[in-house]
Amino acid sequence: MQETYTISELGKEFGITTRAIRFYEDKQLLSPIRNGNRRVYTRSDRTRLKLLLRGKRLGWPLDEIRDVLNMYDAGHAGELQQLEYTCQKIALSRKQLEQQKQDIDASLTDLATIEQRCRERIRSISTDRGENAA
Amino acid sequence: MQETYTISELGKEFGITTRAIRFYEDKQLLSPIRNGNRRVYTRSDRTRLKLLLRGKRLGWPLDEIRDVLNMYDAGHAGELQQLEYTCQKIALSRKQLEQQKQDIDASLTDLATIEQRCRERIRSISTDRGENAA
DNA sequence: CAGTATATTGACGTTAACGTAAACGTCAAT
DNA sequence: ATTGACGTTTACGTTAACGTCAATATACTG
Repeated sequence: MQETYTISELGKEFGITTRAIRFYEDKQLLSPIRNGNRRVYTRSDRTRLKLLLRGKRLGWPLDEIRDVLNMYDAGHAGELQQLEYTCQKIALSRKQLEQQKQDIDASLTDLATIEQRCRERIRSISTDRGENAA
Repeated sequence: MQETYTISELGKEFGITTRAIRFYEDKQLLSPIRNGNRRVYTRSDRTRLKLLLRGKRLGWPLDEIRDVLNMYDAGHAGELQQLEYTCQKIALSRKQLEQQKQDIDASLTDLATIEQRCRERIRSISTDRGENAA
């Protein structure tokens, strides 16, 4: 495990372009240090990026992802108000995730049904043509 | 349960605009009958829309959703080639869904951790100020 | 020291998924 | 006959999330 990373290293590792990474910075999802004017990413930055991409796979918009990412930090410090606000947002995110989970299970069930029908049709077509006659 | 629906009925039921519904038709995700030039949606159309919105909640692009929707029909009829192709696409969709499921579980775990930290901080702040002294 | 690789900022282009508005048809009720 | 409520098509606008240059700087490398 390295201590720091260049932008292209992260790009390769996660299969995204450097343009995308810079864009995330522009949108306040990342904030790497600079060495001169070169971006230097710490392991913490790398983790944030990883979480970011996880959010993307769940179809979340970058704004929401940013909010969730900030929760990771907000959990540590802050005032009472902030902490309670964070707790509320966590509850919301959780609800969304539960909903998505249900949608996934429903989809998987549906796909299973379709696949079964498909396989049956395939078998019936195959045997009709007497493919078993070697 | 009605036999057919107007565009605005469906819009209200699912909390989307008629513009969106027409857009989905434009993108080949729906194909209602016409009475004159008025759109008439059957229960089957309504189901497709329902599934469509489920796909949206999972963050899928409309193209993919359309493909999945078409699988529902492709499972019934078609040639051998088509059926096998459909089976493959089903496998792909399943993999995506499994991935999303993992992402969700990971997220839920993370959120639980954050929330716990949050609550602890809140409690510590509250007790510090002696809020229990009634 | 020229060449190559990698980095930067800036600007414009692109695609998806609608929103918004204009201009018009239709049918029932006043 | 007109007013609403609902529907239609056409077309341009908008936002998100980058892609795609171009011009420039920095650094290593033979």
